[in-house]
Amino acid sequence: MNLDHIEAFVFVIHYGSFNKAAEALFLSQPSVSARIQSLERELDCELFDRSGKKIFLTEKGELFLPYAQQILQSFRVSKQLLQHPTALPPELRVGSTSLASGYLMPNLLRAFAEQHPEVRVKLTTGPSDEILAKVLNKELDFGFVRNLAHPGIQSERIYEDPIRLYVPAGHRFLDAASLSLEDVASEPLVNFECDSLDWLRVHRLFDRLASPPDFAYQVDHVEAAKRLIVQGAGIGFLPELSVRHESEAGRIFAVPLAELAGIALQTHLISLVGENGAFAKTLRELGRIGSQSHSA
DNA sequence: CACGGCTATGTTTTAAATCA
DNA sequence: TGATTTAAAACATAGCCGTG
Repeated sequence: MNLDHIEAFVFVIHYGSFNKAAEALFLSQPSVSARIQSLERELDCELFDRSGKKIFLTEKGELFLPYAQQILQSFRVSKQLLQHPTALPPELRVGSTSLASGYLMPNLLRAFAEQHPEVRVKLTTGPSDEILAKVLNKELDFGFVRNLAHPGIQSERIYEDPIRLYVPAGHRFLDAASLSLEDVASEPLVNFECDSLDWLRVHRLFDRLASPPDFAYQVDHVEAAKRLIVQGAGIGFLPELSVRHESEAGRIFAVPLAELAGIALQTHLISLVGENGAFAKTLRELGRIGSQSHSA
């Protein structure tokens, strides 16, 4: 068994097929098969379930994966150490959801860099599930994701971003004394889609209305939703952090809606249990401070 | 030092199985 | 049926090592 075997194993999982892994490794498919078989012989167990058209990891394969990642990572780091003994920048690999990457990470990572100038930071954006999987596989050290639970993962709420109703400048709601859900449903809505449970609560608000609201736009990109609202295409619900600049510049306004009280997007910091304690502390503190300075 | 055998690992080709 | 994967056969290449 050698590193090539382990590399082949990791590549096959990453690309989801023997063929694609072979292509990526500049090898033929039989060679990849041979490497995997060699590894399976050495470990004395099946790593892949090859019964179907798609391949899956067996239970033991799942167990082996994080160690395989670790072995490759260790080798890369040690090789770097031998070749460039002076320059060994520790790397912090952070994953986060698209919203957090756009509006929380820039400030947080810069503040982190001030405290740890020697650490290089790598930010990866993706859905919460994907980030979780990468943290479990040791492809990432930390994740900023929506609330989720998993054995082997420690999770802590970092901050809450209240969801508010936003309208463009000059909108009639700005003069209204108080708003009802019926008022909101009578306006064209820019509906920002988000796979968060908190977001579902916003949509539930309209369930009990007699006439459904007019979702003029369904948008899965928060910047697009924001600009539609700024341009007067409609009104919509957005997380506060995402419209901070436009709000300060007077291009978009939050209007109070009693039903939204307590509805907020939660961002949690996750990491493997018992790992990266020192960095976790800093990130946790920065996350708190970051969220406070935003609302100020 | 040159040679040949052994071994590991690679490629191509071919065949067979499985699934949508 | 077509796409995909596993597996095996036949051959090439490179490194190691003992021998003359």
